[in-house]
Order: sequence, then structure tokens, then C-alpha cells
Amino acid sequence: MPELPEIEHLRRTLAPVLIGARVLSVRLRRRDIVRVAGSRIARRGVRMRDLLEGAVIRDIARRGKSLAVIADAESATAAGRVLALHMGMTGRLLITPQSAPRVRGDARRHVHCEWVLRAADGRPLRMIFRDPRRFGGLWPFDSMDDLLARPGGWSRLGPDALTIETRTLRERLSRTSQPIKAALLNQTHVAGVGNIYADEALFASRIHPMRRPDDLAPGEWRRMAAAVRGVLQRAIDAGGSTIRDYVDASGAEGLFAVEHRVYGRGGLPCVGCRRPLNVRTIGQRTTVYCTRCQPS
DNA sequence: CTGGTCTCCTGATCGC
DNA sequence: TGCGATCAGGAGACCA
Repeated sequence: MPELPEIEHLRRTLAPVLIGARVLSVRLRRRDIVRVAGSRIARRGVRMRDLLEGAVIRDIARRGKSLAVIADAESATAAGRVLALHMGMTGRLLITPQSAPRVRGDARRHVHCEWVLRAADGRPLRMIFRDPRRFGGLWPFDSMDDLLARPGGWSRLGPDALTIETRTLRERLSRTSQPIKAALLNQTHVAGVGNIYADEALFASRIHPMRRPDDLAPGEWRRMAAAVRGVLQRAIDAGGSTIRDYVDASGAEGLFAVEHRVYGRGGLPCVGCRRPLNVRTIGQRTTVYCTRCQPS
């Protein structure tokens, strides 16, 4: 599932291809994947210009697990536009040369939006958004200011987890009395930590997931901040070394097959002490940890 | 405001 | 081999 490392990797691979590209046409197959900040789905008609039709892409930004495609309008009088994307659990954004065979068969299922682009170097490209489970979606905004200010945009997201500093992490997470695991998952506190990396970061910092934020010592905050940044950065590095050309890639399956030390290993021996790892639900999420290496 | 629970959705996996 | 049950989970809605 796409977490921050996958999204950051996507951003880095998309940017050189998309920056300077003109969106020639957009085909929306499922209207309800277009969401509007403040409501579950777009109530009114979706205009293709909201999905960047006619615009030139200038940049791609990321905060947490959210991606923003930033575009200029074609006419000098019109305002720019921004399209935010969230991949949810199963979302994928794929780019192929337009000359490549169209997606067919099973792969065509759940393709909710298609863009036809002309890259800065003139290459014709096709981009598709595919999301079987539809937890992801597309959020149109008028501008970057709009995205940053509007509730439902990035205004509610905390600082990005990849560069989170000890002091900020502590200030942010101390706002709640929830278990530290649940607090880490709350995107308004820190943006970008999902279930996998929350467990991995807590294991790496030897902190029990049920610990309360106000109970943590300064050294533990330092370890946790370093672990959050570390596990995310290592995953990005692993992804970056295994993929060559996203444009030619048929997908990102198995991209981040880095071995997790706790996630998905419930009942298996802890890599530190060989005791079986514990599994319980915290914050409505399956949580795996070691009672010995992460004392409560 | 806070914290807990529910809901959305489909594909993978499990048990029989 | 088939098939129903179960599970996974990001984030917003909803409620006490």
C-alpha cells in the first residue's frame, strides 16, 4: 500500500516527466473519485479543467501521503489550478508512452481517470489513476494557496514526517492522551506515518505502542523522531534503487519489498530477542511489537 | 474539543 | 477445485 515512501518515490519519478507537460485531454470514468474539500464527493458537475485539462504542469509537491500536481492555466487571464491526489490503500498513478498498447483486460478495471499529455520534449504520454478499493481520490483546488488554506486541503495536515524534528514531534504528539501508536497515525499531528512505519519506528526506538506521550523521556523522543525519519528514508532509498524508469514501468508492485522487522510478523520471533512478537489492536489498527524490546 | 467506533471498498487469503 | 467468511486499512463521518 502506498505510504509516504511510495508517494515520495512517485513524486520524484513523476516530476521529470510531468513538469512542463501540457494536459491535452482528460477522461473521467468515475465521477465519485473526484472529491471536494469538506464533502465526501463532488456534488456538482466536475469540469475537466478542474482535473487540469488545458493546463501546463509546473511542479509536483507532497505533504505526508498527499500529492499535489501544480499547474498553470493555459490562458494568462485564468487562474492556475492544483490537483491533489491521495492513493488511499490501493491507488496507483501510472504513466506510459501514448504509443504503448492501451491498458486492457483486468488492468483496465478500476481505472477511474485518464489524462493525455504532451511532455515538455514533445513526447505524447498517457497517465492513468487506478484505485480498486477507491479509498483514494482526486481533490481539485484553485491554487496552491487554496490547497494550503482550505479545510480539507493541507491546512489540517501536520508537518511532514520525513523531516520531523524531535521538538516538533514532541509538541505535536503531546497534544493527545492517546497511546503513542494512535497519535503517530493521526495525520493532523504529523503527516505521513501509516500503520507499517508506525510499528517499525516504535520498534526501532524501543518504545511500547501503548505508552502515553506525556510519559516519554527526552531520550525516547529523540530516538522516536530519528526512527520515524530513518525508516521512511530507508524505504525511499530502497525504492529508488530498485526502479529504473517509471515511464516504462507497468506498475510499482513489490517496489518496497524491504524486510519489515515487526509489521506482518506477528507470532514470529523478534529479530532482537527471538521471542514471539505480540499482536493487538491499537487505534483500530493491527499493531505488532515486542514486549521485551519495547517495555511498557 | 477529545476519543472511540463505524463506514467506505475490493482483492487476497483461509478454512472446510 | 470451489466457495463463503474474514481480513486488510486511510481517513472522514458520526456520536457520546
